[in-house]
Amino acid sequence: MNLKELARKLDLSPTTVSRALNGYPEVNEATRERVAAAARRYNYKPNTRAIRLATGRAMAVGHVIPLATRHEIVNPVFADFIAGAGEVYSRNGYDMLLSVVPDDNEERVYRELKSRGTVDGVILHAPRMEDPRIPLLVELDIPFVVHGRATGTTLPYSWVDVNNRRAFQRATEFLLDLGHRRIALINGLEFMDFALRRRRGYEDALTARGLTADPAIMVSEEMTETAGYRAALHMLALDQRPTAAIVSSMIMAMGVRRGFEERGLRVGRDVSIIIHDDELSYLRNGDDVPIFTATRSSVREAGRQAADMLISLITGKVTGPQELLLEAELIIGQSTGPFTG
Amino acid sequence: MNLKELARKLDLSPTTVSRALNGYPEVNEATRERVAAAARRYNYKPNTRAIRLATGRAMAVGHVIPLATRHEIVNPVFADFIAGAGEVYSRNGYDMLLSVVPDDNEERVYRELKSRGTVDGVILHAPRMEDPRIPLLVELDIPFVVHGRATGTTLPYSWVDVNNRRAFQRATEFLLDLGHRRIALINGLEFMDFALRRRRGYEDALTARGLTADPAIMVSEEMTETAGYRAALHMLALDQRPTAAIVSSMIMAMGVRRGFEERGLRVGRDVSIIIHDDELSYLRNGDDVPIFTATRSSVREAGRQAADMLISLITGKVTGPQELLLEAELIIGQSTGPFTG
DNA sequence: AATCATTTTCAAACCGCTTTGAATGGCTCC
DNA sequence: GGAGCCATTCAAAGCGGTTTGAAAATGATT
Repeated sequence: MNLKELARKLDLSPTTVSRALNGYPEVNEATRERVAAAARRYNYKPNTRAIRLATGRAMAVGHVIPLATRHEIVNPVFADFIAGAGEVYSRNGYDMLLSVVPDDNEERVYRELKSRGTVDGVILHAPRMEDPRIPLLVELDIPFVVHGRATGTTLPYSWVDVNNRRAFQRATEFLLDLGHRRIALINGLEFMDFALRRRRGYEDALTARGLTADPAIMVSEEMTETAGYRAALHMLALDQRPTAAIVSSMIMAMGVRRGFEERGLRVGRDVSIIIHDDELSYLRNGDDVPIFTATRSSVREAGRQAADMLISLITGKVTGPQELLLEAELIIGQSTGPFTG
Repeated sequence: MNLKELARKLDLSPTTVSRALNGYPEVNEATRERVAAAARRYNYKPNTRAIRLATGRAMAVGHVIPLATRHEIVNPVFADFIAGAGEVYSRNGYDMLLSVVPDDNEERVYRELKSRGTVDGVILHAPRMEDPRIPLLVELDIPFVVHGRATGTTLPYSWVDVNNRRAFQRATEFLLDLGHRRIALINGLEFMDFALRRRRGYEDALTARGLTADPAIMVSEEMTETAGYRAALHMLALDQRPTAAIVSSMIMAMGVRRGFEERGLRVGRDVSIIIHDDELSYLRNGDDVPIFTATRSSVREAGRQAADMLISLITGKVTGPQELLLEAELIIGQSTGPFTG
């Protein structure tokens, strides 16, 4: 069943039927009713492909997932971010297009997205320092929103980010207040913007108390369980070992905990851990009582916000770069305790 | 730059240009060269929307992600499955469309996908016993491949699955061989087909040795860390506590380990654990030496296979229901040991 | 009743490609 | 030199909608 056929059945022109269904004012209310009823009756749904060609809009948003060619890691927060964004897209009639792309030809993909007109806008994931994709997207004139920010980029652009610096600063202060002085930072790879900011927050807090960050107890690694485990063992091997650690992700922290506990240290008593908790749906930080003390910020909510912002940009509801900084809350769990001798 | 314009520049008809670029035989090789060169020069990329309307193919595959309305969990294996499937799609010029849908109106989404012609086929995720979506998709006549199977469905359909029953049977046998007799099963929700099959494998292995499964040491829960943790505590509270456990996922097992170790039991010595390892990229089971003894099967590879199969079905390269059963391998890690008094 | 403004409907062009069926031109062959 | 045959090329008709500009119907005004 297509428009023409439906029009014929109604003894109306396609024009009128189209207008009736799309809520244009220049159509008689009685007619509109009749059309709507027929559309329901014959289960008419306008063909997406035709709409897209006719209107020139893709009614779709692209998410390009760079697949790190070396280690092939899919960002674990990705699924939840998508879930949040997806909600918003469905509500607004947009499709979500995913391209999994080896990160060495991401540029080509963006260019094609543009020239083939497959999407109306994109979400940029996992920005790095001076990320080259930002100027590229600006040049291509594709509406986009960055999940995160890119230190060193001077061009204005739209983004949704968590205040990572502030979060880690507070986490560090919290540990300092508990009496800890040797606090390890077990961070993600620091060419990732968020990791960089987290380190800054950590360093700022230390400096503010007249302490200096010790590179020996700072690691920057892939945020996997095993990397966390290795980091923990590394820390334990030091003669001046840390009494607390701030860990960039829940998964990594599970490895850290495994390392510590394997050596007989009890987390929350012998050693304190604060994590950053993205509130991943399959990796809740406990139900009622949080397992880990954490800086918490819902990545799903970030997905919703980013999608919202992007749609506003695409439809022209807003213009010019939009910015949204979400604050993380510090929640107290069972993994931290006062410094004991 | 579009086809008409390019044709004008070349002083050829759109027909010829189109044919030249699409490799049709009835075009002079010299002309084809000239066209190809011009296309490169002017960076011409055919408009996707137009191609889709003209050919009637969507050149896109849909993945409908049911969002469990009650608990809002995004399946953690999802990201890696997508990554695998995405590779195949890109290689074949297909787009991947994601719909995140509250699971109570999944049916509506499939019907729309069909009537609006947004996709050429779909992948069905997380099938359940007698999953109603299978007859629905058959009725709608959309090509589809199920990731998993649906016990109780009599209609033939295409699927890619892991031999879950066999995997868990072998895991159980392995523990039995180590002398364990009270082996817990910490499973996913058993309306999920894979969970059901895993339990069967477990029960079969026990029965084969003249043992009967004890419901007191079998739990079926959401596969989260906390659920695993609770399950472990529950087991420890029994007077006849298990000496080994088979756990349905890595994440869940991390909770189980936390529970055991919190109560002073050392995994691999005081209690044995076997997990199922989907080889999630961000959750490797150790690097060289596996942390957990595991039944292992790459979900990313499953994604690749499923996508491949679906494209074959869409293009008509194969017809009729296709089936692919992947075997899991049993790998020995550090989490299992012989039964000790 | 004629005029004019307003509401409602329609025919046709268009979006950018594919594809059918016909036309053109060169060659071979008798 | 005309018929027949390829090899190339092209005009035009889709695909299924939206949108422009004009026509028809209605109502108000004089």
